[in-house]
Amino acid sequence: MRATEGLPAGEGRPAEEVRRADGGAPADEALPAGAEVPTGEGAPASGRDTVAEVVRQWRAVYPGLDTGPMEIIGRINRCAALLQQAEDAPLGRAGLTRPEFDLLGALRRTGRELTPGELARETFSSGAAVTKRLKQLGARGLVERRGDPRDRRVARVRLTGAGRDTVDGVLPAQLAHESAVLSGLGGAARGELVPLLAELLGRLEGRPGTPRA
Amino acid sequence: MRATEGLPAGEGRPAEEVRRADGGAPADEALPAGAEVPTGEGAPASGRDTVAEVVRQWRAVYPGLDTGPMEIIGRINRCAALLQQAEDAPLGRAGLTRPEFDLLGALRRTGRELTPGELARETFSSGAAVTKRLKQLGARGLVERRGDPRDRRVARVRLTGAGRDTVDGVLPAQLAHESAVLSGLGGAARGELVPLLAELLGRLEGRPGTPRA
DNA sequence: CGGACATGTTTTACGAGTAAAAGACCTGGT
DNA sequence: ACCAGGTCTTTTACTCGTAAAACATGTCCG
Repeated sequence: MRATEGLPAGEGRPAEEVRRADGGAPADEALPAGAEVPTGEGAPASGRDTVAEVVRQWRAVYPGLDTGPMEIIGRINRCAALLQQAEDAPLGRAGLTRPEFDLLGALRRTGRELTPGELARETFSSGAAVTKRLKQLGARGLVERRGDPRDRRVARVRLTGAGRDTVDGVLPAQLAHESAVLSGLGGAARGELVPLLAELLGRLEGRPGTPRA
Repeated sequence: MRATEGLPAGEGRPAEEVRRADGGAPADEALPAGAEVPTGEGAPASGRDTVAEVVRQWRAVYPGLDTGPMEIIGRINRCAALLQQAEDAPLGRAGLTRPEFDLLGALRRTGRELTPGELARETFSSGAAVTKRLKQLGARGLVERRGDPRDRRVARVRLTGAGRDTVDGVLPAQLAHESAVLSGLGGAARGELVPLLAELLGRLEGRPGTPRA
């Protein structure tokens, strides 16, 4: 049980529990006289979202600032934080955390046994984390492991019947929940968003990580 | 130093160190009368990004699956993970983690003293986390605190000269880095992405969190 | 054959974040 | 005045993830 709740952003919300905000954005040294706009906090994001307000503040402090990257990266980070929080609700009811579900999901969707290493790559987490999660999921009877007779270094992990049932049971609630969360967006907006995000993600994944900058 | 590197996704990459993947996506048992339009490309986008592959697998297992939400949420989560990793590089060189930078940045961009509570709201983190970070940043001489004579429960936190210099020094590298990371995207795509993300984020922030689903 | 090196997984030590409780302080009603 | 209850912050106990080292095998090549 970890039932998350209460979204942040608001004014006097519990706040205790959200994840991340951006706020990253450089500018030229220059730094002029302090151009503080009392905007304070009484009035939340004048316009649309919290990132817009943050960007506005940075621009006031560093007038020459190119806020372009922030407008995208800050929003993606923030959306991810809120979406993950929202997403966790149905999973929580099933007694699963998202990383745990990701692991079970990888086994379910590939439909075959996977090694811990493959699971790590599949869920984008570290091998050590996978080891720990497998231990817990195994103790709960959701996954089983057996040694590979070929290569005794590796293990083969697979879903148990209960594990498969768990995934099959949670999945509908999960997707329904995601749909509900996105329902505010018009179908048109959703349609435009997908190819753009795919493009961005493709670039991010296709490149040698950080160019070492 | 925390110089992250090696993107995952690949085939036999180090992988050890990335953050998160989606993989979450339910389906209505029988897929209601075709609601979602496949959004864009007619083909299941097989080769572009890792999310596309995940979606393909889910569809194979649950043929009626409505992958719409996954295509957006999965990609946002994944983009956020990769972007954050990439973003950390310049900060790491300055000896800062992103949460630490977010805190310093909040002080810098608001241009005034903030209380721990305000900082927590501003950086979307818990009060306890702010307390810890302030302790560290204070020990490093980047922030100062003084009690508020009016209300002795609250503290007033502000940047020291060194703290301000740190932010001003890191900011340019940070933004340059972000620009470089996004450079793969055409200006047009970036232009389209911003309003869409703003729209989505506005919805997410404006609503009562998860409708309790 | 045998050891050097590569590979797959687990263990260890530790840092960071959270929830909940505790502590310190205001405030409004009687 | 006093205290019940609210607000702001810190403390406590705990979980989780990571990096790096430790293990346990495999593989290659002299």
